Amino acid sequence: MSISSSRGKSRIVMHVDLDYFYAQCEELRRNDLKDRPVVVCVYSARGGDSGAVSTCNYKARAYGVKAGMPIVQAKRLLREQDAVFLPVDEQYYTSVSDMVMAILRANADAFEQVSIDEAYMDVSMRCKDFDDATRLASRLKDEVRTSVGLTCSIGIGMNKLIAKMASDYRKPDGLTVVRPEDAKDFISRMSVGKLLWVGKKTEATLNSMGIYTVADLAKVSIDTLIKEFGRKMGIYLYNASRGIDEEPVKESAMAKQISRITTLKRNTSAIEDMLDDLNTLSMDVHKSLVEQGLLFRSVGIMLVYEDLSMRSRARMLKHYSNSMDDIARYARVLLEEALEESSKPVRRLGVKVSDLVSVKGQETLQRFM
DNA sequence: CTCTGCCTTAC
DNA sequence: CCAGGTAGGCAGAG
Repeated sequence: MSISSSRGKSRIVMHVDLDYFYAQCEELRRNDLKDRPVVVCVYSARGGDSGAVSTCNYKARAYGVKAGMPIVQAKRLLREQDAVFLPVDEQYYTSVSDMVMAILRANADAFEQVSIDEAYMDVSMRCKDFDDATRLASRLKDEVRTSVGLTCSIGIGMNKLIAKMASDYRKPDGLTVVRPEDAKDFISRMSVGKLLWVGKKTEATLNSMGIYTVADLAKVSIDTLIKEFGRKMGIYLYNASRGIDEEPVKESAMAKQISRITTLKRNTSAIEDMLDDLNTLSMDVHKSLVEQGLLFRSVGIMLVYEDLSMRSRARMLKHYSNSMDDIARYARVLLEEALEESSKPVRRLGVKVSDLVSVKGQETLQRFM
């Protein structure tokens, strides 16, 4: 059920984005990091500087460092710059995030946390118009700064799409308001790659069709878009190019899959070299499953070979289960099968459970029996 | 329709 | 020679 505003007019949606989140958290607990490039890294099991950049602050970005970049490359860009490289500390960031999210949630009619550093808020009922919402956003930025110590960027729009693109428009520490009457203009000027769900591949395809801006996109027929991108994406693009988005702000639903993936100490195609990791992964998945009170019916594995190509295998069980044994057993069988099929050395290994249902809950219980 | 495997996105 | 996790769509087989 969606919230309809008392005005009977458009919704008012905010998108809050915590700035360079992991790196800002690190600055928060160490004042000696101020004014220095800070790079938060995911180090792999390979040791040394093997791994990738997760996030970095704006001082590091000034030297060309970006998320996803190999750590070695970031170090090269920042050599002689008094930069700090830190490993991710998920626990700590989660605790900081929880504080912020609690503040936001308390100020929304409907709330949707999308990730550790992003949330949508529907404020249609508590704000009488966009000016009112702008004042609320200002207050929220103040409160997050004074009580947690972080800056964030907020976008306000008539739906989630506009709000999201608005928060992205000016950062860090931005506040962008796009009134309904301005939404079409705001979005039309953007290049298509700025649209939510339009990544590298989709952008390249659109460009090859001569489509570069959202205005270009809005001229394409829905049939063409569906033909080229499939039903779901085609309709999405057609609406998005017009600033239309009816998605309600709602609490995020139950997890649909739980997975863990790891990089092996060394590339190998021998199963004995993988069993320890496979077991650890199975245990991690199981732990998360139990914590969330869920049962699974499908077990899968994923392999990334040394040439970075990937392959996955999954199997459906006859009954729902929450047994660690089932995860580990089936994962092993699937791994054996995959190794028979290809002897390419494996670099990374993953385990996943899906087809999840809650242990409690009535509709679930019926399906379980 | 169900299941599998692959692809794309994004944080 | 570079992380890890999740979601969702789609195509093809059965």
